[in-house]
Amino acid sequence: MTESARYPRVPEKPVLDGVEDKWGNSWVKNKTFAFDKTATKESVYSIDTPPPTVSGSLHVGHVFSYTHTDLIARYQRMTGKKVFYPIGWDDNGLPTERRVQNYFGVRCEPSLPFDANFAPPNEPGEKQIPISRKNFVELCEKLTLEDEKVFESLFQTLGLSIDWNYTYQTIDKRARTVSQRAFLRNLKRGEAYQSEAPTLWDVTFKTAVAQAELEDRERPGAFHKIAFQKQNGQPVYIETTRPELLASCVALVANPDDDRYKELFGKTVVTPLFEVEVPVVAHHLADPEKGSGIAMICTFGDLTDVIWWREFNLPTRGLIGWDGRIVAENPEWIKTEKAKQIFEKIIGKTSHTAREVLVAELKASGELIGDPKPITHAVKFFEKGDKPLEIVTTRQWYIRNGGRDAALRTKLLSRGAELKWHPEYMKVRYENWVEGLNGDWLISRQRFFGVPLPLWYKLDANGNPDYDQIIVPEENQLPIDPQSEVPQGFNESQRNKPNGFMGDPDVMDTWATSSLTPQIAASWELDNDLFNRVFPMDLRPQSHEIIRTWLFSTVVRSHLEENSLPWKNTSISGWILDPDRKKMSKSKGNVVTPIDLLEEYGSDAVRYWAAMGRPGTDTAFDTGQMKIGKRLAIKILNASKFSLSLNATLNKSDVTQDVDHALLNKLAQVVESATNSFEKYDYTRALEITETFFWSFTDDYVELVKERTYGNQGEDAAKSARAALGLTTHTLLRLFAPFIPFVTEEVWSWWQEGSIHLTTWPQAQEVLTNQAIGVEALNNVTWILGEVRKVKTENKQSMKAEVKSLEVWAKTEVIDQVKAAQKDLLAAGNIKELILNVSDTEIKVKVELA
RNA sequence: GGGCCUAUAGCUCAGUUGGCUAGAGCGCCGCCCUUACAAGGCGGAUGUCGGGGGUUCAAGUCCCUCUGGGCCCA
Repeated sequence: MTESARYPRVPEKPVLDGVEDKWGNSWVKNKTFAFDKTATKESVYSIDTPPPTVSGSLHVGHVFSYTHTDLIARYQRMTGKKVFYPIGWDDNGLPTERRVQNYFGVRCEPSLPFDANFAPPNEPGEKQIPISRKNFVELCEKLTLEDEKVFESLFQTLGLSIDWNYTYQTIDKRARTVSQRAFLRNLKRGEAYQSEAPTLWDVTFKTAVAQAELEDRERPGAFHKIAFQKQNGQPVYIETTRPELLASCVALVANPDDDRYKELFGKTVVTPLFEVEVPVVAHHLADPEKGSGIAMICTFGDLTDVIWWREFNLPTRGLIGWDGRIVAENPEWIKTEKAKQIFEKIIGKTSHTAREVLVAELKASGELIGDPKPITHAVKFFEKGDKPLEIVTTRQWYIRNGGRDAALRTKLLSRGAELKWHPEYMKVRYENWVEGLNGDWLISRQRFFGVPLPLWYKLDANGNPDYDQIIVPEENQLPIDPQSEVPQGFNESQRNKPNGFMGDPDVMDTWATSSLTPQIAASWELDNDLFNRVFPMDLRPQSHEIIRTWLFSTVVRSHLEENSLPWKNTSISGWILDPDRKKMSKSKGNVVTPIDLLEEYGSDAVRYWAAMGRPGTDTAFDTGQMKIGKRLAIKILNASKFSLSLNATLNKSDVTQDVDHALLNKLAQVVESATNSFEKYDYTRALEITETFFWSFTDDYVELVKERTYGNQGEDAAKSARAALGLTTHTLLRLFAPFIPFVTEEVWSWWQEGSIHLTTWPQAQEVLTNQAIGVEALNNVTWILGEVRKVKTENKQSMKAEVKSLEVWAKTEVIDQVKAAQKDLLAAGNIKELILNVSDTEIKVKVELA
């Protein structure tokens, strides 16, 4: 009698080692997760996977959140959906530029011509080599390709069931085509426009910055009390943190209710040093509590200045240039000789130096009152920048996003309500952001490595651009680079020549491309058949801090282009926190290398830890959870091996014993709950339910029926147990498959054909038996067995120790349950005599050891 | 300053529309080499549910308030 003959593939001693390589390679080779391009729209589940920034390093947060998406993908695939699960690499934008500069020791100099023979030095030199934009972009592409290989390898080891036939880069030809086409459509419909306006400006990167890229940082400053002169010759004191902007002062402002300044409203005062006459205006945004209650309006010191400038229609007295220095020409509004001489002293200076000069001048003239008062205040920075932003008037491109249009804003808010959020409360962040928008979306950036704005401008007879004379390409020419390509009807010799043309030198904001990831992944206007099958997508997974940027901008683009949401659901991952509850990040030096974790604990174990992080919930980095995951994976191997070696079957009709019915009926409930949880994107609950059942199955049920399975109660009773073991194993493996894909696949291969990940998700009906025997029938018996174990433990006996007699008191129905499982109980506990008493009380037992 | 989340065992966290004696895992303590598994098994102890007030027959759960932690936006 060779028990395991029936399943010859069950190994003698199953191990975890090597399952990642074995099955990871098998899935790639067999194209297990390839999308079925003939699938109907209704049968597709499509995922707008976040493209990771490849210029950054891999960290454990990637492992965490990408696993969450994979859990959903694997579940949906098993329910019969054709899963469209592509991935992109975000290699577009500033982080890549910086990395390329440092890695190769080069810098982009757009005025240089392309050098086809350029090769970067092996080691970056001390001085950065200036190269053309095209050469620079080529280096960006070269380096990011290498980074992407590392990511791909990690994601495969982790077991992400991505379809590797559908990858993209946010800088590749398809992404450039899609984002240029979308921009041209926005332009045609009037949703994209250019405007000469005050713009937040980073002087280091020399680029405009959008509202979404801002952050406030606390910085020391100082209030300088400065005397202006009233018409009657008396002084009026203002307090400012930016005295260097004095030459750009266009007005003073105070609160309309401020009695101290009421008499000044409508009159003018004269600025110190520069002797410019400016009006005094009243506005509710002027805070009577701040400084002296009256402030100077400059063009531009901060965003409030911009509001006042606009509302009062004040003149523009630009002072700060694109490089952050005071403009080189003596401005026309400065009239007197003395004032001009002072201005000479600050020309070409940085804000910082100009401030020192002017403070000294004011002190000398007696117009600075007292010492500056140090304060700490919030200053606006570009999130990637190191110097405070200036506000500079420039011509930029914008896309309407509801920031200046109440009707559009309302529509975008209802898009947010239409989207299913997991968890629900994350929607509030979207709503707060949309409600708080104060301008349209600035998309032009004065950078090099990005998608160019697909535009040229006509030049007038003097060679100056006429920005109203836009030349656009045909959509079928896309993608284009206006710096190297020529618009129709012109030739290259007319570039930058009078009456000729110029290419727009700017690139688009990286979000202007990322906001189109559903369209890029689905090959919008490039493969309409694919697009129509997968768009709108089913799921956008992402983290919460980019709801205002990525999620919102994607909704905007889809709303404008498709008049629909880009996806039906969004699931928001939390962050990984280190044990001190701080967000893990590279700058804090607390990052753990994921590949080491995968090797130490195994991919299934790391996935288990990740799966314990619910949507929206920040999760502590905890190797303890990975150890538990590893133990679970080993247990699945062993328990499955055990069941299969006992000739487990799938013959539900063999089930005759009450405890076997009870087990299967309990399992049916587990299937039901796990399925409901997955449908609500609560994969953690699905795992918990499954895991809890699994441990009670191995610890209690299997121990209880072991002897019967060996045949000590005859063939029919053994068959019943073998069917229960087989059906349970068959179901549990599939419930675990999304979480523990490698080990479940390994076990599946011992006795089933094909991949477990392509088989069907279990249904309660498969295991529900026709005997309505409740869970208690099993629970009461295993509880009694537990009491027996306790007595043995307390008496320091082995679990095999003989029990002379077991006496039970319980209500009739419980006694009947025990009677039905009597032989199992006696065998499992090595009990010689069982005495059953009917009583009205709760179950009570008395154990007497031999 | 506004908004959101959060506070439950030493640790990490469950606890659904209020409903029996508040749970799990880890850790801790003790025991057991038991032929699926010693990378294992069995059992045990562990709580002012952040503080205060209120609604209710009943509050970890709902309301108010205070405090701590985190995030987003001004």
